Amino acid sequence: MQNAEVARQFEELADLLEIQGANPFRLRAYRNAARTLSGLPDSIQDIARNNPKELLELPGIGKDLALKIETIVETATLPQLEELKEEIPADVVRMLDIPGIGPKKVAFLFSELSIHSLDDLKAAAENGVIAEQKGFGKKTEQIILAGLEHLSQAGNRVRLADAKAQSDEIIHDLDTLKSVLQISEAGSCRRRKESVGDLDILVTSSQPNEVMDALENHELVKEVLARGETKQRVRLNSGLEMDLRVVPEESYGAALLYFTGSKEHNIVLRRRSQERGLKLNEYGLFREEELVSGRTEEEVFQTLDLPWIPPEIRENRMEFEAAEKNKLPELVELEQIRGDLHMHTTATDGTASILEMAEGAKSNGLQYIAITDHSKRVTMANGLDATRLRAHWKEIEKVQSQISGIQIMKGIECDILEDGTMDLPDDVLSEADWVIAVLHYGLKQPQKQITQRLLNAIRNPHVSIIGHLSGRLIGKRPGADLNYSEVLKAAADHGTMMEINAHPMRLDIDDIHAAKAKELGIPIVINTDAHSVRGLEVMQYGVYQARRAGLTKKDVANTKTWKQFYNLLKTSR
DNA sequence: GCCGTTTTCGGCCCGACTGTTTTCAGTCG
Repeated sequence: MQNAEVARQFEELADLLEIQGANPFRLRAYRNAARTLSGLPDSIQDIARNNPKELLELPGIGKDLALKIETIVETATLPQLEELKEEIPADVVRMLDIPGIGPKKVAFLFSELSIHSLDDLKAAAENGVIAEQKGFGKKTEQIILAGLEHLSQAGNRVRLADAKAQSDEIIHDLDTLKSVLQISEAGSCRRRKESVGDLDILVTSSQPNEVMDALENHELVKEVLARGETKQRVRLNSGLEMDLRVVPEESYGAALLYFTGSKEHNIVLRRRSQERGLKLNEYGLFREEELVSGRTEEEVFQTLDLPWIPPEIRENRMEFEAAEKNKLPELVELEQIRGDLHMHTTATDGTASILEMAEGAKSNGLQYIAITDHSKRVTMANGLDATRLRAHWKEIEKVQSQISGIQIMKGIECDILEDGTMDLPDDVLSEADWVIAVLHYGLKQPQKQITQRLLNAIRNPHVSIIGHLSGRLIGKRPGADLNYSEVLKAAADHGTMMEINAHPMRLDIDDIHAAKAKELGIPIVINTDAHSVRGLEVMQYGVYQARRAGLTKKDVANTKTWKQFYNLLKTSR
């Protein structure tokens, strides 16, 4: 039972209770608990089984929810949830995904109009039944019909790299308008969250209407969903939705804070404001009617006796405690990265030669790389057996003699086989400068078995690092069911490093577990896993993820100079 | 349902926009 699954059940329970019209604060309690669980690096199952008392220490978990967690862990479900699911069909809950339709309307449709399925809903809208109801109308009917069309893609989160590319392009184009004074991205995109639900853009301008017109006519924009005096919502051709907000200059900082979030971070800021007799909203920090601050984020934080907190860590996880003690981490930056230790060449499934990859990395300013092609188990990628690998390493030595200013390590991305052994024998691995051990197959094995595979690899003295630990593909495939606590503890004990794979689909390990790895003193390496020269450019996304985990230069081993890194490797063996 | 240096009850963040309304509820972020 993974933390995410327990969280999902609480979310589902909250949705169902909301349709039933339950106390909104009770719903919030369930949703807060779900959030606590998804942000928890340790296994909730282990805690519930071994130290159930510790559940009460978790924020937002009280007696009742602790008991419910224990029940879910033991029985895989919750009687209360099952009962509610009997009462309210799954299709009725799905109606919540129609934008503009919320719990109140769903409850009415279900109990007053006996609409039990999406087909019922479509029929009722088409027959004009819905438009006749009190509180509904012709427009609502249209919203429902349009919403049913989009339902399959609604709620889909987009990977950061895809979202940010669109956001950047629109911001760049709007910024050319004379009437735009300041412009910034906001929302989860600015926080560099691995996936983004929608985009937010904040503008100060003398001519809000001109800015909104420009957005409306932008080539990436498909349609306008809402438009008021200061706020516009559009849908892009990609399906992603974008909010534009126009605020006065004196409010820009407060608005930037507000729209960057996270919601949980903002709630703490507002409570903090209240404690000081102030009120914080998107227009500024106010004492009664008087604007105290709001022009810049720094100013607002300062009024609340806090240093400026970087957007990536505004999640109400550790940032307030650190800020209070004046111990905010100096987050790692792309410019500090000096090596890239996971990449492929034409020897397996890459598209560039060893020399091309080395030259590409060098022109990106790197001092050292590792060439890490696949091992033989990955037949699809033409993985290397011992003979081909040794020849490949010879080739690397040859290239090294042809190029200066960059160190090329002889590496291998070696599969951890389903039975827990390595895909290549120890004597071969012992000849490598750098061994990345990874899971590619058997990702669905039960927790005990797959965790054991990783433990075997971590304890292998020739393994330098574990690559893309969970094997997840964001939005496509969940990661393996791992016992993270055991894996990370073993890595810390054996001096095995952990990778943050920078590929936008992977970003693996994630921010939560990277933070845990840091806490345990495990050196983290951010790698691109590039399969082409262009693939080397995704390093930035790995750095974003590291920043979200609160990692500093010191925590990331490939910020070291080649010499320092070489020494670290020698001593950790 | 959680929480507490205003503590075991009574709070729990704040505002814009829309549609269906005659002053506001619902939805959203």
